[in-house]
Amino acid sequence: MLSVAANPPARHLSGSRVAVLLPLPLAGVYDYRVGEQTLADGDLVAVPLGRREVWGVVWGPGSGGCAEGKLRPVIRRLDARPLPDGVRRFVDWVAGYTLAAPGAVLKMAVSVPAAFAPPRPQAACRLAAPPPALKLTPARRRVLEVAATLPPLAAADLAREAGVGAAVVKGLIAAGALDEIALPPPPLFDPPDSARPGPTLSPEQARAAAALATAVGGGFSVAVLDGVTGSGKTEVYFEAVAAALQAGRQVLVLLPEIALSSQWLGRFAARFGAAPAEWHSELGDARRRDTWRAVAEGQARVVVGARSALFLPFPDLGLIVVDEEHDGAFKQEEGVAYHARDMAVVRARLGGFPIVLASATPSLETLANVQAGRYTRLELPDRHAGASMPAIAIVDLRRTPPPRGRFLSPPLVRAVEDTLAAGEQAMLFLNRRGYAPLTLCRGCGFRLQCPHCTAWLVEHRAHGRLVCHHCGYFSPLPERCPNCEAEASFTACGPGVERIAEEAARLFPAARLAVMASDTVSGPQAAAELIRRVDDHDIDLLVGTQIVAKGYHFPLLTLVGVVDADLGLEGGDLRAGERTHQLLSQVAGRAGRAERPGRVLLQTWQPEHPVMAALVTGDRDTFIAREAECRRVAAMPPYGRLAALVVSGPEAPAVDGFCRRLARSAPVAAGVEVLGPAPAPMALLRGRHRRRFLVKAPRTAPLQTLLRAWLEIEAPPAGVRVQVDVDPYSFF
DNA sequence: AGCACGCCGACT
DNA sequence: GTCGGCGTGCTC
Repeated sequence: MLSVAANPPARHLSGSRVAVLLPLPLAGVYDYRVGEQTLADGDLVAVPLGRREVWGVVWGPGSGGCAEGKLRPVIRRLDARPLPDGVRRFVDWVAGYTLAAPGAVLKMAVSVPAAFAPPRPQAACRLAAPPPALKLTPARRRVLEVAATLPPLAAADLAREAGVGAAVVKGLIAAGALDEIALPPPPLFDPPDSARPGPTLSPEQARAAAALATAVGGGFSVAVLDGVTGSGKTEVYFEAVAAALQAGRQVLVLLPEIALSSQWLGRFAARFGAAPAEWHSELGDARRRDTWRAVAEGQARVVVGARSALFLPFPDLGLIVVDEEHDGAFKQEEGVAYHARDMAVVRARLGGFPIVLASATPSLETLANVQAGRYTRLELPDRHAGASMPAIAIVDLRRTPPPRGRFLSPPLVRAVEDTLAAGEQAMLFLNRRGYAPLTLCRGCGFRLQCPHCTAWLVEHRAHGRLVCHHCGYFSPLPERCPNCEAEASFTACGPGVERIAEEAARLFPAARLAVMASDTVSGPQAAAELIRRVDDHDIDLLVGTQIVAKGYHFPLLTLVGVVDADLGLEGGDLRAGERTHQLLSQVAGRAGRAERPGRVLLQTWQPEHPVMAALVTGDRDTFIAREAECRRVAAMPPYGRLAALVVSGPEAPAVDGFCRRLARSAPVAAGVEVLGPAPAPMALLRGRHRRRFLVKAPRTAPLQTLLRAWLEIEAPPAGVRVQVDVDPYSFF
């Protein structure tokens, strides 16, 4: 087994000072006095803070930034594995990069309620020396016979094995015929079996898999697994996972939306004969705690998770795979703003192990790193098992528009009819939840808006209400217009998936139809159930938002209709073109993944747009090269760096006043531009007025240092907050 | 993040 | 006259 173990953690003797990082949004570490017990870096400790007791992590020798008289002693060392060195360095690095408080980052790494409470010991019953005056009934005799032959069992299991009630076992324990002993808790996760034979790989797959397996033997490296949808990327990186497991290392696989990845879990189990540990926001408290511990103790060998899994306390991580690395879901916008893909690369670099970035449509950032020679690209140009790429065609809405008040054009309707008639499945994709994105009054043109946000209320007819997609506000559809008092005057403007489903139900009455959106499938089980129904051909026509775009594989699905291909291109977003291309490629990839060829129809008002042209010709590289050139000329990411500063508060004047003062003290440095303040794209969000600065800097500029110095000049007034987002991703 | 201390309205 | 609203400020 390859060991990368660093020096043993520094020890802190009784009476000395230690720095402790607390899981609070404080600027730095707090110093404490070491008590009787010697401590080491990474130890979890309970310390006094004000009049309460909090946990923290020993972060090094005392910083000295506190008067001797204020120093208080550490209460005790907690019974938990120390936080590994790699995790501590990672926390510091992320805090430094994102300008977040280190304690806020630590909280993400140790966000587990009662994680340090020792696990509940399992009591098991063992045969004791028979007490002299034991009354032996037939039931008791059976229990004693079973206890003599089987290893110690929990009381309930022993009773079941012997076919008696729980009271019998209880009686025997009370009588002294059985002893109760503590049993170590059973392992939570079966070890994946890396020795199981993998599937037969195509020559290209085998070549890429071999390259990855070789990388697993070395130190830090970044491999980009670049293969069209259906080219078998997962099978290829599974070989890297197997290699890391064989080397005795832990593995982390990051997926953009783990809650919806039932098919991925199935493939993993088929390859490795066991389920991986899962980590995502929908885990229950008990499961979350157990999983955290199993990772910390090295018992969980493979973890598949959402972005937050990056902060788990792996003691021996040896490989990270970021699947669908281009996906925007890896960017966390709230709280500590970080991009999990980028931070994963940092985690791998700090840990000295390889990382694999997989995608059919790698991000411009990743491709720029390939071009610069920092990352190695492995290409999988073909679909495996003989499947061909779907044929992508345009439906020009200017020439063949849908009838008035409808959204499916005649060519798309015909294509769906043909597909259903052939006994195959079709999917209609529209990246918009609800019935209609805008509701207005026919009488006066009044538009229903969220009271807390700069956003229209979206009608969700299924739930009979209007919903704000930004803050969650909802209300019933009002009886009369709040502006002109007209009754029943509201009309829906534009389509959402519900409205498309309504139209489809009318057009294809015989089709079994399902809607899939994040608000219609509640949680992983519901999603898995829906996926299963599509797999079993219980559903003919699936209408969905972008959650249908993610890595599913339905053999009978041969037609994908994109209802509004132009949707993502609106708004002056830096990445609008790139993201639309990625999303539509991804959706298109759902069509025809088995031996049946697939086709894709894109409804668009701008067929000549470079995104549409690239999708139709399949010439991704030319499109990306053009997009990259635009960014290079504008010195935008990945060729320049951006940071967004959002100043927000409940009172607009206070926000604006502070913005003016910030603007006056804006950093001045070569090549650094400060744009703003301007109303943020959501000028009012959750009742807070928002203004935004954009800081544009050359790649080589010390962006964090400049920002930190700028923000230290003056503290915001009461109620006003400044949120920093280094490398902002979306501009909303 | 808690949990204090602190200064203004409706109760016994 | 007190109980309590939650606004600012500190915690090694």
